[in-house]
Amino acid sequence: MPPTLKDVAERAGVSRAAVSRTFTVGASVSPSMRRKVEKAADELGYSPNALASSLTTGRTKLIGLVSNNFHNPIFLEVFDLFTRGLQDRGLRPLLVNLSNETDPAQSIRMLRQYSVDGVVVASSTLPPDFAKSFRDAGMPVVNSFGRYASLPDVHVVGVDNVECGRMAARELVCRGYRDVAFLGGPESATSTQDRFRGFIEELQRHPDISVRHSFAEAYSFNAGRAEMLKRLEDRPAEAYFCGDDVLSIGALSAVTESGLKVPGDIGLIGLNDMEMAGWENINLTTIRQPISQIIESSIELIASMLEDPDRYPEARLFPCRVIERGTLRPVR
Amino acid sequence: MPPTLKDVAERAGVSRAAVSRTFTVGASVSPSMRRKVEKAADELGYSPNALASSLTTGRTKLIGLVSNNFHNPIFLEVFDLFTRGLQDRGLRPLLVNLSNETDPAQSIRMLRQYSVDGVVVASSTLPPDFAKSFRDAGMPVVNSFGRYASLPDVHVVGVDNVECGRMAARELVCRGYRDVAFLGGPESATSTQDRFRGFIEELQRHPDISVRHSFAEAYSFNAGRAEMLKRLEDRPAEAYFCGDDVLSIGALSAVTESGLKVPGDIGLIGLNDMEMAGWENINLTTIRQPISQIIESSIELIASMLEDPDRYPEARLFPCRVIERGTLRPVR
DNA sequence: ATCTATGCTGCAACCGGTTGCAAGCAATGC
DNA sequence: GCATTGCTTGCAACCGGTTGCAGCATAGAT
Repeated sequence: MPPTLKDVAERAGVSRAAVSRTFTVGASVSPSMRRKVEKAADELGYSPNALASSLTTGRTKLIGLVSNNFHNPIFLEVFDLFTRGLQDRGLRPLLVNLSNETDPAQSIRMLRQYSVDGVVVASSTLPPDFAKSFRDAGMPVVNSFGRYASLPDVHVVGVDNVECGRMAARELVCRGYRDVAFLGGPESATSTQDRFRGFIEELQRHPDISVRHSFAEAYSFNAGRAEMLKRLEDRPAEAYFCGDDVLSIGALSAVTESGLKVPGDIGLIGLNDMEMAGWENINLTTIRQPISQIIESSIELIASMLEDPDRYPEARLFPCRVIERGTLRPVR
Repeated sequence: MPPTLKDVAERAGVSRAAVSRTFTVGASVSPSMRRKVEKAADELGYSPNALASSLTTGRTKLIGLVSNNFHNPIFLEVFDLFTRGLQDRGLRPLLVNLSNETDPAQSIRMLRQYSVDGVVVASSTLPPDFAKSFRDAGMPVVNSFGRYASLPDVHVVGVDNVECGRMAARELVCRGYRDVAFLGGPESATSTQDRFRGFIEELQRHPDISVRHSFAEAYSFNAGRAEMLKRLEDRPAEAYFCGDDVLSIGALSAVTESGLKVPGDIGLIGLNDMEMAGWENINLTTIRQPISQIIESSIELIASMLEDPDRYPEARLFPCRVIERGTLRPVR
């Protein structure tokens, strides 16, 4: 049994309130009292029970970190940055793995049981109103990597996926590809929808360029590979914009396995710039999403919502940029 | 403000104790009482506050999940399995990211503040007595992926890394390699030490085979690649046992980049069988560590320690096996 | 009808802290 | 010397639940 407030109070010969106050910043305690209490606390190895204090303060410093992307390696980076960033601010991540659950009710109940102070929904594949239902349950929410337009009532931090789609299109156009395609993630993912929309939109300005599209079943290597293998059965496009790096890497594997060369026979451009994209045996040309800025900003936002829960919702969008490597032919 | 026990009690016209009991399994409540309470609870959307109840029961159902491996993609799988497995048993993972912290004191204080019921230390690179210090602080601990021999006082679930080293050695021997090497992770990691020991031990039975070794700075792609690039400057060995798949993949990148062929010029065998090892453009021969069994067993063990905290410490070791792919030449 | 065993229920204390309030005290101003 | 001010401290109630104990009602046994 760890020592409690009462143990410290008795040992120091003071009231329990005095002990509580020496561990509360901003409370009024005399230097001599503080010394006495700290001495007793040190001797006993006391540290205050955060859960007990949360009962009266209403603050647990627990942040629900909700995600369903446990198969895209980029999310290891995401978890690393989130957990480090949160604990640097004295907050604690309580992880919720949705796997293939899409109903938020269960998660809401659970997060409420643990009285989390706020929730970060980190996913680009969840349905649009998922994050909103946490807000409706009265919890501060930030939706990281979510869609910004259709959810004006929830804070969103991420990128403009429509613009990313345009960017990819421009990149293919200026390299002289005349027969291009979008190989997206699951059609239900808002990120795929938006990237697709931007891609098409930009290419409509070039009626001479032929465009097609298809969707992989998930944001995963195997799904990207399987989808590309199907495309290769018939006459494939000259270049593919894949909705995510992990899809691109799967597609790359399919292309090279079938004896074709990248970028000689088929060009590829991804999105994310995950660590692996820079590995020499992959060397993927891609659009970098500024992950660490997005996460830093998400944390800052959720932290500020703990002060002001009714903070007016905002969308924070970070610009992406093309990282040129070896899977597209050079600009003409 | 979510509704409380008192709100439900007032609405149902019963005592607070009655409400508490209807939400406690095994408590004595009549069917009619249960109906009344459940009706009121439903109407208010009540669910019990787990933190408040933990005060009296001494149980939070919070499990600290401590790790420092946030750069090895295999750990995304590990987190996926841990979080799913824990929540399937009604437990909640509280993630602690050690990054480059090696002193457990800070983590202990934090986990104690949140009164976690138990701790899972999931790492193969932490110093041997790291997990032990949690136990010394009075918390149930399971060390997943840890070393089994030197820590008889803490539960360990993992593999016999010495045997893995032997296994790799045998695999190289039976393929006729006469000049082999170990390319390990950081020399301080117990997993690397043990794999190295087994590797050497087995090869001592073959005095005609030459053996060398070196260590990468981390279990990461870049470290493996950098280390292999150094080896390639001089006369490299015929085949390398890399202490981890992600190292192998880095090494593979270095080898192919330098114009050599795998397995024609240099053979490689890894360890883990991470998802990526099976990707067609990598196709790594490796030793599979049964991750999901290890994690399932770890969870079962920590759950049972919640019942019996003084459970006699045990080591649970799972056999590994070779997954033959394309980075070693065929058996002669 | 009486007695006993059993099952339900409420009372009240408690878990480990926090905090409004009032009292105690010393320093300051006049 | 006395009133005022401001800081420090303890008391006691409270946060949202749990639980030992005792009282009550009911069913079953005799």
